[in-house]
Amino acid sequence: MIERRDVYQAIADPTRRMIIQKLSGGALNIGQIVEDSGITRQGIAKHLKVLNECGMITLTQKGREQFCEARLDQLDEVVDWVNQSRKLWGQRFEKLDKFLAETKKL
Amino acid sequence: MIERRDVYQAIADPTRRMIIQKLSGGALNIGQIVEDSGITRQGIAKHLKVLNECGMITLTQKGREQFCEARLDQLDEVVDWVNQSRKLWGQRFEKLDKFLAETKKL
DNA sequence: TATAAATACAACCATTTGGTTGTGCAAATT
DNA sequence: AATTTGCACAACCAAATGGTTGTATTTATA
Repeated sequence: MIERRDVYQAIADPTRRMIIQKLSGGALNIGQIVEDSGITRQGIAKHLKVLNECGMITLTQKGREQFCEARLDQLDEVVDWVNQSRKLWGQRFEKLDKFLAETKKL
Repeated sequence: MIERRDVYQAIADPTRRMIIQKLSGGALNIGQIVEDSGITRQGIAKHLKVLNECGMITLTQKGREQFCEARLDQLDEVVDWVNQSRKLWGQRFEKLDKFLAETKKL
């Protein structure tokens, strides 16, 4: 198994989606992200590491505090993929029916 | 760890995205999905099980063959989430600058 | 200076993931 | 009737995931 680090992986976990949502409003430090998250600072730190490796956040050291900014540009890729799939899907009609009709003939 | 079965999980894996893309064009049986996929039928079957549990596909038995149809409605949820995040993010400007200015004053 | 706060780093853990092979069975085909 | 085809089920595997605790280090603050 390969350690996949892409947008899809980034948003696959609900905790990471929560983090992204929080950061969408503006930069926060780790403590602020931990607040009301229900998981430990170390747990959050691991998710931030993943998000960083996915290029979804930028970390800025400021004294002893570390600020996280979201980088949401990559989410475009997800929307593009979804739209492409849905476009194809919209044109799929009657394919199953056609198949069923064909097998009925045999 | 909880076994998460949702759209985000469904599209997190590249093989599953490939399957969804193939199925977007219309229903296929397992053999057709396996073709050129580079992985075994059993491997594909496992992904189909996941996709089924996520509600992303519908399985139709037809003799000894099993046909898979994509159900892409749920992808709306992903797009909605992304748009919500991006909307917030679009309004985030100057928050980090403001913070940095404040700490500079202290 | 002593202490508290913010973080980093490592080890540990159970479960999940994403595959594989191997076996067996039902449905078509020859 | 024998064989092939399509699939289900189980066991196995290494690696990844999503957490935890425990310890050390650096930076502010009282």
